[in-house]
Amino acid sequence: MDRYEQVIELAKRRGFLWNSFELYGGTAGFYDYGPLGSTLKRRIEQIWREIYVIQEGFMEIECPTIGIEEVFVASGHVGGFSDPLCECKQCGEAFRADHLIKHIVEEADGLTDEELDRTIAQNGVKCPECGGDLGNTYEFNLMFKTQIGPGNGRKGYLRPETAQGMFVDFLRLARYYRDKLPFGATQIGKSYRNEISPRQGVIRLREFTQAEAEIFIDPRVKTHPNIQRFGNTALNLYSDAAQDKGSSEIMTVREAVDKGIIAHEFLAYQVALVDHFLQRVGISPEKLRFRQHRKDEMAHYAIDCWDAEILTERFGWVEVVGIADRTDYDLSAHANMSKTELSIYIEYEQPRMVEKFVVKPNMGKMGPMFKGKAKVVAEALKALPQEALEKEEIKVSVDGEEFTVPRELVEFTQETIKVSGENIVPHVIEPSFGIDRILYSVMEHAYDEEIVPAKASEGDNEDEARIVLRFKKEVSPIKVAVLPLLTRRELIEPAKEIASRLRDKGLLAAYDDSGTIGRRYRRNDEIGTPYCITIDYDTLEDNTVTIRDRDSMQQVRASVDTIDDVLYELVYRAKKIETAGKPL
RNA sequence: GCGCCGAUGGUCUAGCGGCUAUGACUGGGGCCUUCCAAGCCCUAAACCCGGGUUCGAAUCCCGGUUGGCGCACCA
Repeated sequence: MDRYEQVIELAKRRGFLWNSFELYGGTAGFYDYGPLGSTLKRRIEQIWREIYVIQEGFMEIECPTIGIEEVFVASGHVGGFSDPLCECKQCGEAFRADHLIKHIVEEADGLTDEELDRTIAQNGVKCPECGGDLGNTYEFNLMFKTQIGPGNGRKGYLRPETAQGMFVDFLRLARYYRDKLPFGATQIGKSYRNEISPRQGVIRLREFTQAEAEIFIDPRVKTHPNIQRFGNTALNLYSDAAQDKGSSEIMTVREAVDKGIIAHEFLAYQVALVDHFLQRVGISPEKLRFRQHRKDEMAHYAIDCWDAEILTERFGWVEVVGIADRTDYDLSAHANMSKTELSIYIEYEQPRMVEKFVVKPNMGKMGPMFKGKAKVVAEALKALPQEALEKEEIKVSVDGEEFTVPRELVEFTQETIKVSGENIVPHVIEPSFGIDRILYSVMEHAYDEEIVPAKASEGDNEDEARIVLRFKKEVSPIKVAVLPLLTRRELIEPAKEIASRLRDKGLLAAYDDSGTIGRRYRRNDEIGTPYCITIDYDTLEDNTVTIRDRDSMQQVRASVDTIDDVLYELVYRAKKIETAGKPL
């Protein structure tokens, strides 16, 4: 069993991750989160919210998971999120049709399926595997398609990313943030991609959870006001240049910006923030790197893009977060599609005086003269240069039709106008997180098996393995287990009382009295419960309990009176176990 | 989507044409038990689905589903 299997086996057995629809044989690409998995996921999301929503101030919104066609035409997903596939008639292999003719045609990815088929036929392209004839090209779109409303209702698609919601709501968001850049909005939710063949468990799903932030910034101001917070933070960067050498390098955020390795300060801040988040949820820093997209893999509109990659035992480096400067691509695309200006008005520090040539057609006279064409003629006049307007007879042509306008119908002046600002289409910085992949990585990095030496007192016992999920305390699903040492009523009752007080404090506390105490400790180790509280007969005497620390197996004796506050501080305030009571 | 390999209680597994399917761990109930998977008793729990071959199929064949890997594809 490799590490992946060990983690998945534990996850299945203990209620973290289950294959969906198992009762009916299962379906690839879908996973259920069991009680502990669901709780773990929520804790990760909650930390994400603390950082992005509370600290950074990017308010969370919630948009439908179904989108209408226009949205995904604008985003490019309808046209671009599919691949032209063609299969060999002989051996059945599937190929990207555009890849097959790359060496024949420039820009093969811009061709239609028909053009691809024609090119393949004309050049006698055969199956690269077996040399057989190739079938017709068909589009495989990764979006799930659906119908909105009955009959021939409107076409709908399950969103392949949450991002579009923030773009579509841009004007409302701008208004909410009182038209001041920068501002951002976030969304945590499900996205859907009909993967051709999902594999690797929870690494590639057909329905998955994304956490995305869309941060709208002034394209001319890509500094970050708070950059000093991360100035000395060391990042493991696998830059474009480093990839040529084949090894990543550790450098500070400041260095990366100064050397121009990360495109600009604002993006660098976001990379550092992702680093901060991933380490806080429990990703091992030595198994984390940021890989820069190579020039040829980056979307054409993006300026710079970094992926957070996590090292896993079976799958190697897995991309879990993408951080991109997407420029004004998305807003411009939606502006074109919706015919609505998506911009922010930014006032200059000083109003500028601008010379402007103004043409004023006399509509009172032009109306009767040109009737229905008056408006378009006037528009055409406004576009003419001064020389043309100074002629005795002004000629304009509209839609191939010539119009002659008497000179006295048009006035023009050179005016000085005060301009106090301009409309700017913001650039978008987008950190996009794959929560499911992060959750798996957190589990894998937390997974530990250690050998516990056999007790000398019991002689012939063999050493045994202790499986521990060493979750960060604030991430672990269950915070504390309350255990009566023995299954006796006089111990059970106070134990249940303590559990209930811990719950009042907001701590997820489990109560367990089945089996021996050792067995219960191990059970809790396996699901990553950081602390166990044991009630024994001394508790009845002196009102103290044992607190046991998961990682060190250390035990201290603490008073019942303040046990809820002590546990809270242990879990959320990084209080040390040694300071929680008298060592045993 | 193609190819190769697999699918047996909750988990891991034995069986690979022949009576009521092996074992371990886990789970539940009880006894016992004063701190790290102890012991004893009881108990629950499985042949992925559908066809076929055969007197007889968990076992062989075909198809499907599903998992892993390789190819292809992919944020």
